Amino acid sequence: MAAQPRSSSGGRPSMADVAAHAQVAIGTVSNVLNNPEKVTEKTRRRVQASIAELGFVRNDAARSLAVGTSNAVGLVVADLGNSFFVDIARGAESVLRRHGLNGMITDSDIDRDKEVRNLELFEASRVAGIIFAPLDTPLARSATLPAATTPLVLVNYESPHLAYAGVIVDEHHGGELAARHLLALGRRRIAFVGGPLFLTAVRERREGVIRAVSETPGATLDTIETGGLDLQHGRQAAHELIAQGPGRFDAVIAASDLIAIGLIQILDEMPGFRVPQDVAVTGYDDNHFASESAIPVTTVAQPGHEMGRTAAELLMQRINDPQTPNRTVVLRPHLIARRSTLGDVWRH
Amino acid sequence: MAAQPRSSSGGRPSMADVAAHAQVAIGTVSNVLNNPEKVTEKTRRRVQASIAELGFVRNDAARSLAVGTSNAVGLVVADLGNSFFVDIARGAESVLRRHGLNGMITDSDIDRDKEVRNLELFEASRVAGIIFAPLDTPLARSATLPAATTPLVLVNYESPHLAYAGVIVDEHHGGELAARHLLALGRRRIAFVGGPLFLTAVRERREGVIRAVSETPGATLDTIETGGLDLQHGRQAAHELIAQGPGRFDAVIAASDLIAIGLIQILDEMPGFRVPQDVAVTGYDDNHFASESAIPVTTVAQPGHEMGRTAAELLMQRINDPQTPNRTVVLRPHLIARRSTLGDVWRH
DNA sequence: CGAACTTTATGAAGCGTTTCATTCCGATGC
DNA sequence: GCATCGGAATGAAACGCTTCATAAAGTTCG
Repeated sequence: MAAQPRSSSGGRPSMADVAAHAQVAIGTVSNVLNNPEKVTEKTRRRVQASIAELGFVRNDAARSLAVGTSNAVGLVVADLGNSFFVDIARGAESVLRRHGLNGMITDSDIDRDKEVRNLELFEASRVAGIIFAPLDTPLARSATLPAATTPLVLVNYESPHLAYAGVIVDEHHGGELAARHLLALGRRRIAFVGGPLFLTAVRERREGVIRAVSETPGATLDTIETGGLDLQHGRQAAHELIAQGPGRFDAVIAASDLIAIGLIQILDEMPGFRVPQDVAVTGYDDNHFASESAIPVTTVAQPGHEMGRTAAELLMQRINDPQTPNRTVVLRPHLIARRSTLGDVWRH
Repeated sequence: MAAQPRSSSGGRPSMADVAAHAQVAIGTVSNVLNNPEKVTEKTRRRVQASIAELGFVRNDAARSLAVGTSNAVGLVVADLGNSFFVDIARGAESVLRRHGLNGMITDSDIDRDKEVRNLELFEASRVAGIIFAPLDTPLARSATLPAATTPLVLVNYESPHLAYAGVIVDEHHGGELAARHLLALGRRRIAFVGGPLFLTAVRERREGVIRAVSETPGATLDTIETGGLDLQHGRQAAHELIAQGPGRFDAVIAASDLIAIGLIQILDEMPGFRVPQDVAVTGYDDNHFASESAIPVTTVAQPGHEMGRTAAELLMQRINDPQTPNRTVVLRPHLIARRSTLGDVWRH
């Protein structure tokens, strides 16, 4: 058996192996990879042939050690099970890719410890930057961000003293959008369903609703605080609404799509609570299933993709010029009208 | 101004800086991090104090260069927008974490080029291993896996000549489960809706259905091939079913939850096609919205979490002993019965 | 043809770890 | 008090790449 056409040292082939095989200096191999224009076509071809023949794959660990930084960017997202965060990640990656960077995602899985660990992990691997999308909960709020040196952009949460650049959503505006939509449709007796109210996002959405309602003569608003944003909380709230009798409300603004769907499932079966004839319902977030449910849900869409893109752009600025002052970009959500408020206009 | 208590070279502090600050040798610092038991408590404390004071974070690039491997594992998943893949990723991570490894996810976004690029990325960063979950489409089928050296486990797709270890689902069994469930409920005139049939998964699910139906005297099966697995395809197929008149079918097996939901949305509004009274409908995959739709969908649940766990375990074996022969583990899906076949028994 | 450039190739130094043969030092036993 | 022993600390070499000052090879032009 002849020796393997691999590394002299038995492991994977290194640049030195390629250089030897192509009869050039090691620096030339490096140039073929990084500055091809500095190498004669003839030499370049020879080196590339050797690379192919040996199956050489550049060791990025060595590269980033030498260069001092890598071309990877870490994305630490709170919950991959939530399509909002998937949108953010995808938006970010589209921009990163355009800049020649690779996005790597870690999922915190709504777990503070994992979140911290993921941040440390990227910190240690000397990524070029970190995009951090925590959950807006007290959990994330108290997080001490250890990323003191690596450029970092916060998504969906404003950093205390502008310690980091960030992208957030104008939640007030989202609440207003939902309310104005319903008011424009002639609804006046509105209920806001969501909670817990110590969640910033929920509180601000409600404040937006209040603003819009208070500007409309004759419109009233009641709040039903829930223990969370899941389907079950919506169902539970539906029973509370029903208990107040038909006609009491003609519209419900839910703080999440899941709540909205839970509400609809229960309400729509009750006489006097048909959706949207008796009660129009709006959701929030435009999760994938919002459009897929039997009665597609009118919702306030989070600009997840745009948030990701913006975050990546802020990060790029900071990577390219570390002196860039931090700023927080505020994006506006938009409303997607569907059958849960419009009725059958969209059908057929 | 005094000098920063940082690196002598101005950048981030290195082990050498820590060593100097703590008045020990550089190897001792390394031992404090990797073999604490080899260091006197006194020294260890001093070093740890210096680490804290300087804000030292070990450079993993240098570490993996020296060690020859990293403690990261790359997950290349086909589509993060599909909760099936999120389940796989989470299952895998739970096992990896237990072994002290970190999972990093890249999303191929149903794009062959991105998929290849992501594999190369992990290959280059010398991860300890790769878990590869491609889409089962011709796209993934022709993929040349460049990961010749890095341990790699395939998920949801069997490698041609057992070139890699893998985890797959028994799709035949899934089809059988759905069929037997409907047959047990007394349904006899069954339609299979899904496609395109060149998708291995769809074809095998159908074969499982055929097997079960053919074993039941008096049961019939028709197939409606669709152009894809989305909501719209389900809606379209619904119209085809309706065109054949009520009573023609008393059950439909959809090859995906989205198709099932599309079907239900259209069918349930038509007299003679009420779900499940007139027509029982099953879905496939147990995507999150399957349980959240107005008529919760009976579905065949992919054991995504278990697949991820198994894949990670196979990978660990291979990492710990590269001689381990490749094998493919076959997991069985299970059926989750909901209202779309059972009716109201679950309500209240 | 040779001087003066320009382009191309070279290879050693350095990046921050781990590793391990070697040295140091304090404790033990006689 | 001295030799012996073992645990603790040391520090140089190696990992595979990029960089860059320098050398070599071409090219141009008088």
